[in-house]
Amino acid sequence: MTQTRTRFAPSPSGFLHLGNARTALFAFLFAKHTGGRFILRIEDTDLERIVAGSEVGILQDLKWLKLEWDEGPDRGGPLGPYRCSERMHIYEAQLKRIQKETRVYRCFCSPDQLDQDRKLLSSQKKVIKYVGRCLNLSEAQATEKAKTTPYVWRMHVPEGAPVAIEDIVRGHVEMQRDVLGDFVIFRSTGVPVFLFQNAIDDALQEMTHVIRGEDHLSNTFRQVLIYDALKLKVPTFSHLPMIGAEDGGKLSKRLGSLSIKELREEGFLPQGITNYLALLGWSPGDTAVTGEKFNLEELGKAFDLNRVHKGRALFDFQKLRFLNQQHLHDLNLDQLLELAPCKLLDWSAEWKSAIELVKHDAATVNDLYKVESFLNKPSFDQNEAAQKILKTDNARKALEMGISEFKTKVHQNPAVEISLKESIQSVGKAIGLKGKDLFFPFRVAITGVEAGPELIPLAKILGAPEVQSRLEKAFEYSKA
RNA sequence: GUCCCCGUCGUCUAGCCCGGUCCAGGACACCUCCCUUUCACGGAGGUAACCAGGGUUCGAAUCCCUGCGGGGACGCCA
Repeated sequence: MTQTRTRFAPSPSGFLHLGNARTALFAFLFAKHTGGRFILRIEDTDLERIVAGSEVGILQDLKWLKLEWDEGPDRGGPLGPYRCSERMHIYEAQLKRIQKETRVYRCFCSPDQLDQDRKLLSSQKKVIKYVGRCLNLSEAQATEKAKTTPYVWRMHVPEGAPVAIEDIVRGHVEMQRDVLGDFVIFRSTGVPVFLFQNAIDDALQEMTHVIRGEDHLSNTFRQVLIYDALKLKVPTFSHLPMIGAEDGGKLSKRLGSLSIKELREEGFLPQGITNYLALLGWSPGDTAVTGEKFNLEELGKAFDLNRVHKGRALFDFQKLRFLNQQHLHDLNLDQLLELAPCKLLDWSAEWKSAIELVKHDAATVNDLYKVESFLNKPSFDQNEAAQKILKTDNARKALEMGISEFKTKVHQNPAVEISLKESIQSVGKAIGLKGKDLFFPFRVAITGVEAGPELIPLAKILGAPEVQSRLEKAFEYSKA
């Protein structure tokens, strides 16, 4: 059996988004699972849509996600080039070939004309397709007209049996030929359209499996016609369900922040993202037994296209965070330090201890920045919940008493963690407070917020003078 | 509008192909309790779904039909 080959073929028109990344991931996992090769091809035929720098960005993001390719524009391979703009001569040669094999003709209809045709068809409740105006021009007529008028090449779709594919995800799908219409394969600019270019490249680069989004499904039938005309081997298709936004809308348009780049900047881990993405539209089976946490290698072992869903999935940010947290917990302090952007690099021993304190409830690397807010003096102006807590009688009393207790206790025992704890305890006994009522005033006084790291160890890091100063400041605020 | 596809908790899903073991299992989120004289972490529970209606069958989430709902495509975009 020949080795499987599959590919990810983005166009360099923007950032790598979650939807694209999921497609790339599934193709990658399929290649890993079958011991095949994963190829990267940049589809940059439409010069107008190319965004400078986006190819570099996409490559970076894929590498960061650890979706490494075996062949691609940056590393070459036996069936290159891997950038479509460098393959133009191939498409031109294939256009000449297809002219001999099947009916392909020049179409001189202007975009305005075509637009009108579509509107008319739409109002007549008919299938919207090319009306065939240029189909019956003679060779002589066409040649003459071509001297003065721009034209595209269309491939004629003759009557016949429905075009069918066996899709691994969707099963047998077929389409009547009369709804297809004669379609454009070469633009008037002399550049092939996606349909043609993509089919040619997949065949010539010997892809055994084409794994892509469901939005390509209806194009597939036209591509099959191209393969048949050129007597090229039709790859096995797998059309993945789309990913929708949390509100049910479209992903890329509504949630523009969901590029891989931005998730990285928000402190998400590649293994967290790939784990989450793999579970969007695919499941390894009984997760009650296997759990849901997988690294890339485990995903590769388990992955199976036959288990991919047909229906679309909605993106869930909470679950992404959760899974990311699971992977973050696996990292030790040094690994976190490695990941942390430069502003945290100058770690003192105190900072390291502080990081340990916040690590457990951090879901992303950036959550670790909470440390900063705890190491800086709190401000109560922004936080209503904190204000509410400090403005109670109990808080006032507890803080007043706590401060004087703390002052004397610190004299007897300079270890903050002990003196503070004992102070809070005796305040609790004296006023009759316990649990939240007792601890919240002190927590808020010291950290400024209701949720945060363990109070006593944090106090140890801050030191006695700082703790006392914060308590006093909070007490002043409480009285004011 | 036309064509294609899909429809299990709010969300991701297991189960569906090979009807009974499913008054439907897991996970996120939410709620409760435990742990901790605090929040979080961790642990234990709980609320919550087979789109609707017809068939077929002793029996249907599972098979068939219709309706409804959702998505995709209909470009000289990819």
